[in-house]
Amino acid sequence: MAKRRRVGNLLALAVLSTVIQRPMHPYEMASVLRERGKDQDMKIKWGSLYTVVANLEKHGLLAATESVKQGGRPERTVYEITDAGREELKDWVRELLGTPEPEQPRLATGLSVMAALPPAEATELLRQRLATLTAQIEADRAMVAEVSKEIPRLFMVETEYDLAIRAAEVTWLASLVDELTNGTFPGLAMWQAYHETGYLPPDLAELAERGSTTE
Amino acid sequence: MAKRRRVGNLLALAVLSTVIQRPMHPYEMASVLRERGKDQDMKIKWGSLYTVVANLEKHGLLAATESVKQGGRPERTVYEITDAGREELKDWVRELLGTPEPEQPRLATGLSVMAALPPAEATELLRQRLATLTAQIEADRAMVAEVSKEIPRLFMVETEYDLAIRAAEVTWLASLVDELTNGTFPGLAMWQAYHETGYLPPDLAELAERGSTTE
DNA sequence: ACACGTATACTCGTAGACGAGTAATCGGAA
DNA sequence: TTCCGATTACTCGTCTACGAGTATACGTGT
Repeated sequence: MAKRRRVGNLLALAVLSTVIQRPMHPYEMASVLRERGKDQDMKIKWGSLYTVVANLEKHGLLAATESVKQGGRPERTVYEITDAGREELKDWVRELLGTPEPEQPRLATGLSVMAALPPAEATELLRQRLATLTAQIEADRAMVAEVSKEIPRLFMVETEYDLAIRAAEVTWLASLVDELTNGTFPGLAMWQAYHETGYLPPDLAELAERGSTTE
Repeated sequence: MAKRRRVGNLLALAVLSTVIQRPMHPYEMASVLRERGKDQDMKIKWGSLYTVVANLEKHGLLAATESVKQGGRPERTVYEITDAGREELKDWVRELLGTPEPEQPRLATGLSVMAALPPAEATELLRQRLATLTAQIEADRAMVAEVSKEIPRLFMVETEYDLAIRAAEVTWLASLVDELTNGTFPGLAMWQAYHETGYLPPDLAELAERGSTTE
């Protein structure tokens, strides 16, 4: 599914959701985003911001209203959202909420090539990650508790979600580390052997070869 | 932290982890990746593949060994991994496993602009997502059970992880949908009112304005 | 024997992402 | 008063990602 957006960068979504409040010039959008704490989960990249705004205008989702030349120097163009822009915003949110897309979290990628490291080292790294993650979650939970006295829950849902997911990662990780530590992880011996001898047991080597029949 | 990689595309990691087995030409790498089921979580993009391989060579992580001109036509260059490449692979895996980086899952983004839709619609979409997701997980679990008869667990860890995370999403989503459905979600009334009248309650409007003090 | 679909093996142009750099303003400290 | 560093507000060029297109070989039904 996942329709191709005319402007695909997620920063564009943030921009749209910001200018829907009132017309703004690009730098102000960035400020508002920052103020809303969006810069946390979405580092604002200056190059992208201006490109994205320009593209949104090109596709009729934003329109330039006025060029204010106030005190300071460079003309600042103020943009407002168009009807098409409002529609795009809604449609995009619909897609994001309604249809799960395959994601590719960095840990998944890491795990998929974990065998490149010897088991002991991999285990140690995962243990480290577990510790860091736990601490971070703790801190973030405290932060949320603090902030949620002022900000209504509706504007914190994504943080809640994030916390829930990370908590799940912790649980899963803890059990994996456990298996690795007490040796119950199946195939540990083979993994170890591979790093000592440099070879896989023949039956596995064959498996790893699959797909190489071409040529 | 997150050191800048000379070749940053995650496809490069997949390539490195593939050529470490034996020298290959690009198309073969893609085949092996596909055979290993990597194309599932990582659509192979042809343009990127060749660019990435070229870049890896440029940075000395891969080296061209021979140009076979066999039967068919275009010269196929076979690449082998270098020592630097092996080091980079390990280092990269270390980083991916050891240090949690802030991610930005699409649902989180969606949730952060959820207020753009009226609550009823948002709820319905989330309900939909929940259904799709549940079904997908069910199917994938069955698939894993099947495949894991042949493939050792070590090569399925990332799928397991993925399943665990998605399961957590289901749990969290279910409880959110619940709150939205039976009206216990705090701020629902205000959210609804905003979509009926087009205005936020004044105290919230003020909150939403924060950061606009510039100018 | 030949036509046609399918798999192989790429190439190239373009749109986009990004970061480092720039330049003006403002508020203090010296 | 002027000098300095921080903040504001952007610009520009590079590097990257990608998808659509291309062209040949291979098999196989008629």
